[in-house]
Amino acid sequence: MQLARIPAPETRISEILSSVRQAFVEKGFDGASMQDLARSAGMSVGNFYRYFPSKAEIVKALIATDMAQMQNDFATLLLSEHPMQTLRDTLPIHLAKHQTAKDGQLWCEIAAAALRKPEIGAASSEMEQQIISCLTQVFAAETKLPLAEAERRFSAHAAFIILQFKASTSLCGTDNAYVDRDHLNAMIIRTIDATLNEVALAAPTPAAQLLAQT
Amino acid sequence: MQLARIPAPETRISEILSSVRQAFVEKGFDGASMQDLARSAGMSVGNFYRYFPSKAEIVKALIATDMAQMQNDFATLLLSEHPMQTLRDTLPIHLAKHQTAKDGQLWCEIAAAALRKPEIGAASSEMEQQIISCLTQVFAAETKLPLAEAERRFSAHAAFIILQFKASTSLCGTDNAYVDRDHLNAMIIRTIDATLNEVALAAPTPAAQLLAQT
DNA sequence: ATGACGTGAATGAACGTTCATTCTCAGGAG
DNA sequence: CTCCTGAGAATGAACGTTCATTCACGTCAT
Repeated sequence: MQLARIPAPETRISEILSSVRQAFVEKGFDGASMQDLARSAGMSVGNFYRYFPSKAEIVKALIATDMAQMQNDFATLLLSEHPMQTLRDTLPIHLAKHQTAKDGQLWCEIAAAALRKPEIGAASSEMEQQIISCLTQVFAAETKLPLAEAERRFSAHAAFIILQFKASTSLCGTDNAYVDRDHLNAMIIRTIDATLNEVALAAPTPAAQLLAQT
Repeated sequence: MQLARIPAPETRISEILSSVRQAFVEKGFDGASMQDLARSAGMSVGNFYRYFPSKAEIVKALIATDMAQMQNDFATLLLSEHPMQTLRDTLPIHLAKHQTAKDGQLWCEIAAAALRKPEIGAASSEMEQQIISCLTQVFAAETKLPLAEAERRFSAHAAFIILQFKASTSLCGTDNAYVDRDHLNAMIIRTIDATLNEVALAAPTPAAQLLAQT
């Protein structure tokens, strides 16, 4: 393995993916042609096939990248000292990132594709499942409940929070003056906060919970 | 205008639109070919062009139909005796309709297209604006506030409710066992209800509001 | 005969993909 | 230093297919 001269192919591929993103944003997964993608990446059509075996694989790779990024963002929570507080604090930041025209548009596209292509749908629900898992771990740590119990009681809360995240993408392109985007964002954050409060308040009754079980 | 024999062209067109819907759901706006659409409508490709001048026009007509239907659903509220209560009662029904694979998929597709094609984006935000208008009228009636005042204070609430509606579409295709769809639906409805409560409770202080203004 | 309804093959453009070819450049031979 | 070599990077024309759209041609009630 002699390297040094040429950038690692892995790096190259992620370079290409980020170049190509804009083309997909502008024309959609189906609407963007290989020539569009090649032009975006600043290379010839033929050379593209040295890095990706087909157009579908480019789409899959791009989606996988974005999903991994999002999973990573949530997984980072678990490493912080006070995960629940960090979650509350960083929420607006993550939400804002999710709402840039670039990201929001692409997540809408992914959502639509997930309902149509089974493989993308599977990847998507796997990602959701992993984020739910991260969040329930945070909830378990916060409430001091055993993980299984937290999972049973709070996985719906986690899913609901993800839902609010998804909803926020629809705000990305709207520049209409009718709705105040900041105000709506505040309402989303308030809703998520209320959901987190519900989790936090559910903690003090583990004994009652055990009784109710029998 | 001699009719009677042949079904009114308007009727015919809406027949075609509903036949064609499935094809768009399965392959997306860009993915579905004219041949797919013709087969779905049970007619030849050429004949299609007697009813729609281009593929883009079919898409626009279909979207317009769906948007009109949704606007109509909300506008009906205003005709009922107790609009606010009717809104609360019929919410789960509308939400469920919005979540059938057929409708939900298409709304996702529309959301993505709205961010890409300016004309669809414009139609979409016009629809939202009209629904917001309907809802604020309901809120004005409920709170007995003047319309302008209700608009100023509650249009964000209305927009937030629409946002929750949109969010619910992402539940349409997920058949995974990880998240309990009914539970999530209940949380959405609860969130909307809380928003409506906030509106209802905001009523009794019109004088204080006026004071705060000065 | 007329004119609306309906067909499906024809058309040229554009698509995803392939491939013969050219370019680039490190490094060994003279 | 100069030239040669070979392998990977990159090219863009060409391929077969599919696309949206058009067109020449039937069918039937009036």
